[in-house]
Amino acid sequence: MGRSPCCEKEAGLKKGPWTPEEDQKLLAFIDQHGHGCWRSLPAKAGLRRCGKSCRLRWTNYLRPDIKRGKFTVQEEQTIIQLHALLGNRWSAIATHLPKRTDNEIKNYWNTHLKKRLAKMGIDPVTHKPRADAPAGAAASSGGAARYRAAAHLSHTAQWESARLEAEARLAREAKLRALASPPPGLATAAAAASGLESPTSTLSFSESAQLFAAGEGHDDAHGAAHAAAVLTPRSYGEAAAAFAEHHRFVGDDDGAAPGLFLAGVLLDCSVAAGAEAEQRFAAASTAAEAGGGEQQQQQEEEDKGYWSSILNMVNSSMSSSSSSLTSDAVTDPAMLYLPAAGEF
DNA sequence: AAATGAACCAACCGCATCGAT
DNA sequence: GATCGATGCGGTTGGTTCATT
Repeated sequence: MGRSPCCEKEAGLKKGPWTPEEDQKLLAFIDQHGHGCWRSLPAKAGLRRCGKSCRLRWTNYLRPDIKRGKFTVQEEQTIIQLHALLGNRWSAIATHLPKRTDNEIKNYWNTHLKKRLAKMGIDPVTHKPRADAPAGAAASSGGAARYRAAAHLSHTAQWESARLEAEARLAREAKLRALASPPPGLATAAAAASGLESPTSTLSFSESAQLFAAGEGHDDAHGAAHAAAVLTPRSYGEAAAAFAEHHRFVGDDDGAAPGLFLAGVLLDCSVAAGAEAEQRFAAASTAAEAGGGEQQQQQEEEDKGYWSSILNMVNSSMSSSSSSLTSDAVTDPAMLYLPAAGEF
């Protein structure tokens, strides 16, 4: 892979904060022509900036659909939960926080949420209790060492299980969307023309439309097969079968709304983190074989609680457009990592 | 009011990835 | 399959603002 020449190295290009005049030029140009090719945009728009800088300014600041200001409690909870699920994949997280940019979320995480979790004795990276957590924190209830020992397997199992759930639901979503969407060409053109696709989205509306339209007219089984074929390596299918046997706790058999949103979240994981997941699954399988049955059972219970909390949160945010997470959602950040009450 | 440190956030940097050739 | 150009992404930096002494 050849690396692109760094456009910033070009002579005479301005760096640093944008002036209102520059903003105005960029806005006016994009309003009139769309951004098109970022590299050629600055010259066309009369800006002495590199295309990268223009794109960033537009994406993080000038876009009309950006919400600025304080994060709500609901948004905070969503970020924390999604971070537990996705890690530092800010663009994927931003996809599920309408009107917030990945940069803003990242900044907010680094300046607020990370510190807050750390204060509570939670490792902001793993979302588990820290080994050196102060007395009174969840980890101190007698099972910290054991918990740590199980943490890796637990995390792997959670990740993989949720991915399977996502794939199954994706197939159903395909059917629903295919019925509800306009023809793919029209949808794509409309979305492109309106300029409403989120630049931070890892799966844009038009891509989704095309993907889902491809499954039109198929039943769920075909849809699932199609989704799996498109989104996952073949080995995932084998992994899916094994894990479906191992982890069945969501219990949503006929595939109604719950989980749809999470499917979208996890879709990103499936595509982008495929290789990693494969490794994790292999590790999980090995560990599961080696581990005792009782401990494994206990772990499954923890998984249930863990994912139920996330599913509750995510689904409740989906079911009401105003993101009324407070009712069913996890309000205690400890729920992010806590096993079932009294486990340890 | 001035000095200092902490907090915040826009922007930069460089690597990863994708599509075209 | 290799290479190249363009864009996306996440980590980091540095300037500005706010709070405290």
